[in-house]
Amino acid sequence: MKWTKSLIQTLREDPGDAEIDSHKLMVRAGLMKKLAGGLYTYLPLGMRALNKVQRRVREEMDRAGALEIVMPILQPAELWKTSGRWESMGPGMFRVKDRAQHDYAMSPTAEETVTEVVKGIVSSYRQLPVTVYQIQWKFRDEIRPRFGLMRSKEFLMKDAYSFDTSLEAADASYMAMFDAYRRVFARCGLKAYPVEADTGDIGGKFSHEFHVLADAGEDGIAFCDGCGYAANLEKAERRVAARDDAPCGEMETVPTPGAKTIDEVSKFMGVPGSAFVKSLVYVADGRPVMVCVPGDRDVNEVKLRHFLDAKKVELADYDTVLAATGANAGSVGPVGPADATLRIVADQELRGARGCITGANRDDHHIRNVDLDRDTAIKAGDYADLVVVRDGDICAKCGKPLVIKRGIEVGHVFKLGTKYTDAFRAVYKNDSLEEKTMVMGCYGIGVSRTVQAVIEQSHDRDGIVWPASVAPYQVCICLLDPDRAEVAGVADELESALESAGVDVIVDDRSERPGVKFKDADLIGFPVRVVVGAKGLEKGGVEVKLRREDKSKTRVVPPADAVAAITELLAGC
RNA sequence: CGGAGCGUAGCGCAGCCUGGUAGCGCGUUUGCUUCGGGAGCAAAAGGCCGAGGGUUCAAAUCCCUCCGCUCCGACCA
Repeated sequence: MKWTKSLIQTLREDPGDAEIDSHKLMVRAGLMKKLAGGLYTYLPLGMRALNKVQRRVREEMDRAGALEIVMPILQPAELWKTSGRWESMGPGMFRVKDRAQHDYAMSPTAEETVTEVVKGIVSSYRQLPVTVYQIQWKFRDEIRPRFGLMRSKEFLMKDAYSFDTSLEAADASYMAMFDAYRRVFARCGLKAYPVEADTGDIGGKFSHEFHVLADAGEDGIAFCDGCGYAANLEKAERRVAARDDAPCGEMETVPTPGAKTIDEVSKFMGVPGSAFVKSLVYVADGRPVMVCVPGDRDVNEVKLRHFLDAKKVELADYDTVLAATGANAGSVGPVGPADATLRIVADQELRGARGCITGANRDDHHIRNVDLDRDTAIKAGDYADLVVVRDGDICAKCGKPLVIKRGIEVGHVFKLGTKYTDAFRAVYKNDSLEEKTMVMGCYGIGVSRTVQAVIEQSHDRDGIVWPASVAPYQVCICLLDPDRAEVAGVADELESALESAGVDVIVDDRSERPGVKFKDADLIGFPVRVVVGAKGLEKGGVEVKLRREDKSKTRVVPPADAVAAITELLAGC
């Protein structure tokens, strides 16, 4: 491929609307171009990188025995109503109508569709297990698309679905995908960590996310150096020591005029935030619940939802808070709430807490010397792990301190169970002619996001540093004297030889000065750069340099040996 | 959905406060000179200043409405 025919546009300046390095670089290097918020056109270079990642994914899916299919993007609403997700997906799903006013979803994922498809084909245990996958565009009406491909309204996803005869058999399918994911990311040159995760709206009981560590990541992950435990902050658990608080005196109500937040009351009373019991009113599936956590802790709404076995929990609005407690937000507490039926739940760390400070359920008043057992309606069964872990918390598994890092979620594997196969009555006959429900797993990789994650993880001041396995071109030949036939001839011969050897190569045949070509080659980040110029040829050869190495490591090789030297170098990156 | 900021040439921006014939840099085109880490000079093309309405003799500039984009928030009471 010749540069002058390849529609490459590089920019000297960062785009005005990009925040993180990988997004800036994708635009500057001419990989993609924004069409509208959360919507991007993949330009030839970006498309090649996207195709390379897809190729790595296909190779590993196929190796794992998964079968490639492709399902429609437009999916009839009836399928989504069968699973209940037509409602539960809410405004996050794009919906369209055809001319007959029939509703369709623009597929945000495809559990419903694949279950419908597979149940129509599989009827016997002899056909199981089976895992199918597709690489298909997905649509999600994100609240806030951002960071380029990290969170966009339209993205390329590899989604796989396994069907098994039993939970035990499904474990094997899950592990096969788990292992395949490790290989996919490794082959994309990524360090991706599997971490325990919540299952969210997809359903199911057990899941791992694969994360690429990056400061720009949207997710917090807790790691334990001691035992290797790794979990998304939504899921991560900690160990708390049993407390042994000294008995405290009688409760005492104190005025706290104008102080609402823990921070304000803490300053006003001259007591650290950890001495407070923070009380928040949530609404769980329509019913208010008071949630108490240590004053310096944050509620983990995912844990809360699971503990309450609720479909949805959200912070109550001000009117609900007033109705439930008799006080406005800022002065509520677990002590004698106005509504005696109000359920109160508390974080495990508060079990046995004495001498703490809570809101008084009376505007601008707090109570000190509260003994949670003695003075509140919190029952023994209402203590649970309800907070977000933080740096330094104690690992629930081994007792060593946890470290919090940020990650980009590039893959997610779920054990689904029978949520969808029950809803769709996807059954098979076993060897006793009994009808049994198939057991599912589902497995996603954000293909387009993975492209950006590679860049986020692998770049420097000058630009992208592609791993050879996903680089748009593995080799860039910088032709320095394109007007001199003998020099151009060497470049052309090398190009053909490399192509014959199966190497993706582009020749920068522009009539630009060398500096421009070097800068662009570094910006786009081709793993290997070959300089073919009159000067080098006089010295006896072409110059071969790795993107990731300093130019002092440049090798000069005779044109005849170049292909061998380059393929050897590529094998190492 | 709430708050803030921004929409001016392909890209990055100035001009707006204080209304008076639209500018700079990059990129593009042509010519000459250069030529190993984003060259210099000269010339040129390219814009209903996001859209609509209003005020005014006159609007990129002031006012209103809408649209789009970016950031923060969507909760710690």
